[in-house]
Amino acid sequence: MPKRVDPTERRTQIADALMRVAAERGLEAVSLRHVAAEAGATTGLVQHYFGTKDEMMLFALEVVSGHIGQRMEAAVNALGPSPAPRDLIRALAVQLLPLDEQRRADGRVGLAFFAYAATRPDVAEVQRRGSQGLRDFFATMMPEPAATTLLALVEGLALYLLTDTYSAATALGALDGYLDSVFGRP
Amino acid sequence: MPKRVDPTERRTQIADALMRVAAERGLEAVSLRHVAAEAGATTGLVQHYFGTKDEMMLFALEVVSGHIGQRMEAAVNALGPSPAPRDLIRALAVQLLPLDEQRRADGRVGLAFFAYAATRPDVAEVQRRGSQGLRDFFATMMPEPAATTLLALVEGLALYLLTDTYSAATALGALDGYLDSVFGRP
DNA sequence: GTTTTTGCATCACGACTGTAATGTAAAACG
DNA sequence: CGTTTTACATTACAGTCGTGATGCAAAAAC
Repeated sequence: MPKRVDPTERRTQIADALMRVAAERGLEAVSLRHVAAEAGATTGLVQHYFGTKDEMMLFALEVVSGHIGQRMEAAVNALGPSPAPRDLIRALAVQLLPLDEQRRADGRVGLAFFAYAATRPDVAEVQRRGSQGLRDFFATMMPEPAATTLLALVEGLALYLLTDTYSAATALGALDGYLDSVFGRP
Repeated sequence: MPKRVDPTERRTQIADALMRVAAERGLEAVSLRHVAAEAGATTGLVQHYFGTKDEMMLFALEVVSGHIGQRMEAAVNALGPSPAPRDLIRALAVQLLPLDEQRRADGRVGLAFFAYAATRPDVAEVQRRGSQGLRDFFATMMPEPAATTLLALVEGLALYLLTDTYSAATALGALDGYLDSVFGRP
């Protein structure tokens, strides 16, 4: 048989191509053929690694979650040891905002998946777990109701940033303003 | 010629059918044929009133905006004359939250259109105008940065309500908590 | 009453979709 | 070395999509 291949590596390559297509042309442009072409492969390859399209979509969603997780971890590490709760929370929240092209792309994919999840319960479940994990973590360093509010606020800011309704300065101002009201003015 | 017909009435009927399809099966299920079938008509009729699909989508989006506007107006009227700013703002914000089946349907359609707008600049423009009008109005009765934050918060809460990540009580608690922090505890 | 216009239905077209079936070459395995 | 297994390509299929063309009955216009 041909050179043995790491399946998850190939699957990740395909998912990356999917995300490029979704970010540039919307989730509705995500078809087996477009994704395959973007990945420089054939539909047969995609079919080999994902029996069905839904399976591929679900995997891609998990890849996006992974990206966010990695970025948040990196942001935490960049803060040094035992940071102030406010700084930590701010660093994490900022990673959820689409402030650069990379995060905008992820954000667009995430948004597309939100709409996708509206009719796919299993997709919705993946998203729910992601945000609940985040809220639980926030709740360990700030009062519970504030964690809930902050998460929703960040999500709303992300939405308005994506549509260019809010500027980066406006969004960061809103975030810092809310953190002020929770932790007190610095 | 056959009985003369009010075009906007027919267009609205079609848009209503579109929204039913979108709410139940997602925006990706919105096709000329499905919408026509849901409206009890043929694709020829739909084509007669909307030259192209995009035209139909755009009109439907404006219908959703109209729904929201009507609901907000009704909520304001229900408050009686010269209400307290906080009560007025709360009433408006609540109308943006998908707390009953009707608003959930609208919310799902609105969310689907958010994703749709990611690749359609003209659709994005319609949405931008809607939220900016809202923010401007909020800003007339509360400090400007708070209006910005509130709008984003409500949008985020709406998103989490739609995905059943937050309960109605949680979302309303977050909204009231934020209003407390702006207007002072009642 | 004839003509014209309008509302809508029907059908055809080419493009695209997800999926299944089949083929093929290469490397691992016994 | 021969066989089996794996990775991937190619092709075929039935279905759906948006759109344009054509048809036709009914009512308005004259």
